[in-house]
Amino acid sequence: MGRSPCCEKAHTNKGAWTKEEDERLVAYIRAHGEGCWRSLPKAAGLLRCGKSCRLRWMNYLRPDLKRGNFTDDEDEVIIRLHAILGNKWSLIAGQLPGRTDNEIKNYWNTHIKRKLLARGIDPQTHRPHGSAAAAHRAAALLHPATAVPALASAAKPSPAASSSDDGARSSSSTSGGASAGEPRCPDLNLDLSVGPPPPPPADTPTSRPVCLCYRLGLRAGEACGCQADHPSGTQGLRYFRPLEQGQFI
DNA sequence: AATTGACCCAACCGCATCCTC
DNA sequence: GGAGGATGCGGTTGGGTCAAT
Repeated sequence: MGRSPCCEKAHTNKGAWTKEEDERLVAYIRAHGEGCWRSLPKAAGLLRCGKSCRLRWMNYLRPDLKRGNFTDDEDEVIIRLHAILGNKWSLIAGQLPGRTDNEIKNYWNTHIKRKLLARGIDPQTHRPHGSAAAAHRAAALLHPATAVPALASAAKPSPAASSSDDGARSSSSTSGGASAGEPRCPDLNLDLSVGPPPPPPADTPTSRPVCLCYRLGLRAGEACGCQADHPSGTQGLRYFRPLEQGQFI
């Protein structure tokens, strides 16, 4: 079953965006909002693929983006989340307001990998590696403690992802590094607080429950009993509210 | 000053998943 | 239930920048 191309490639620009294109895209989204990326380029007068517009907006033009260097705190958050989630950059980005998955992915590949290696930690497995000295150094950094079983198991790569024959993808899918049956990062103290979000103000009419599964990339009902708890039954938390900015899992 | 290589990051590509009909 | 369109995600790449030689 062939898929039609996402756009008419013969009539689209590629490569770096010009200032004018940026301005057109921003102006259009300000006026009409995000969404309907496929039709956006034509409506906005852009000779671009919808995917390209979306990417440009998400990764560069969005007004809430935080530019500039990552802080040490952000580094540590990324490292900890990566230990749980693997290369789920969008989920990691969801915990870092103002950062994009692309930015985090690039930052991981260019900075954090090296930082972890310098600590004697394998960036894919998050476990000590190399010489005994390096392992000792890493062990001192990684306080053995209880991992978060629910998170760790829920974040296991899907069979489809792990069965990919794409080398890069398979490397990403094994980012947890644990072989089958082996607990993922059993000796990590991830120090992530997991619990229900703080109760919303009493006068917040639109507040909805937050399902952790949403942020872990799980689909409705997948390893998740939240639906059963919902009074409305099957629909329940079919659509989970993304976490607000600054709201952490 | 010219060259080279490493580094960085924006953007592209292909695939997976969701949604609608 | 299945087909096809739309969107999102993660890996990879191309080109710009900068430091070292």
